[in-house]
Amino acid sequence: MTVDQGFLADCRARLAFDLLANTWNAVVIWALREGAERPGRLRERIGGISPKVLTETLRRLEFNGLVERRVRAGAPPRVDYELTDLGRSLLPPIEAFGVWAFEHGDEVMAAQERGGS
Amino acid sequence: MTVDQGFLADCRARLAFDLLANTWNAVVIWALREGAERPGRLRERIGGISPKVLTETLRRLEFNGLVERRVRAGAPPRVDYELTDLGRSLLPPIEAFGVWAFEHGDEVMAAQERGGS
DNA sequence: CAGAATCCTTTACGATACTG
DNA sequence: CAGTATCGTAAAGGATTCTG
Repeated sequence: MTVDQGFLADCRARLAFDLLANTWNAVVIWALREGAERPGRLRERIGGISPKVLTETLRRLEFNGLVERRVRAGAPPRVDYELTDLGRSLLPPIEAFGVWAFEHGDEVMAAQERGGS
Repeated sequence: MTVDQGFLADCRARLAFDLLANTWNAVVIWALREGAERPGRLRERIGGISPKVLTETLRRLEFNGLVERRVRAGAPPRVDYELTDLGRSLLPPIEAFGVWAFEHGDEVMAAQERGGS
């Protein structure tokens, strides 16, 4: 399919951009790419995210239908989060950015150095 | 190339996500995909962006080496912005999201409706 | 028309402490 | 360990006005 001139006018395109328009959404989706995870392990894998912000992010992703929350009753709380089919469909575009970062990240950092001097 | 487990730990990956971690960066890059544009026309094409925010966004993109600002002296101010090679290299990943939005945008909106009820 | 200046509101994000 | 509550900061975004 071709993305044409009406691209910016289409609210769905904006919607997709909005899904990535914060620091953590894409990171958390990516951290869930291999399957369900418990919050604690997610925090370990991601690093630098506070419990509160992780919860907020997961709630936001859940609200958008990208993540599913599952609770299994028990003495130690058992909660995990898993990507929905919709969430999984977002992995290839996200990976495209990861690949781009590996290829061009140093150029961006070089530009930032120049601008900061 | 393969994006491996170290993905999240790599600061370049975070850097790439940060480039999209705001409402307008991706939108403006996309609006510049066909070549240099003057700010006025950019605002028309994008819609819903104030002059101030557009300027801020362009400065940010310039700082990151994605956009180049060119001024040509004259009575009526002649300024335009153009993607650098680095900026252009970001178009395919961005388009991947656009395509995703066309294919799955309605699913996201449906999920939001359910969550909002 | 470019864009800087000002003012304002909202929200993301972070740190910490507390509850079940 | 999950997750909420609270507090605080920083930044994004919007509206408006003014200048070259």
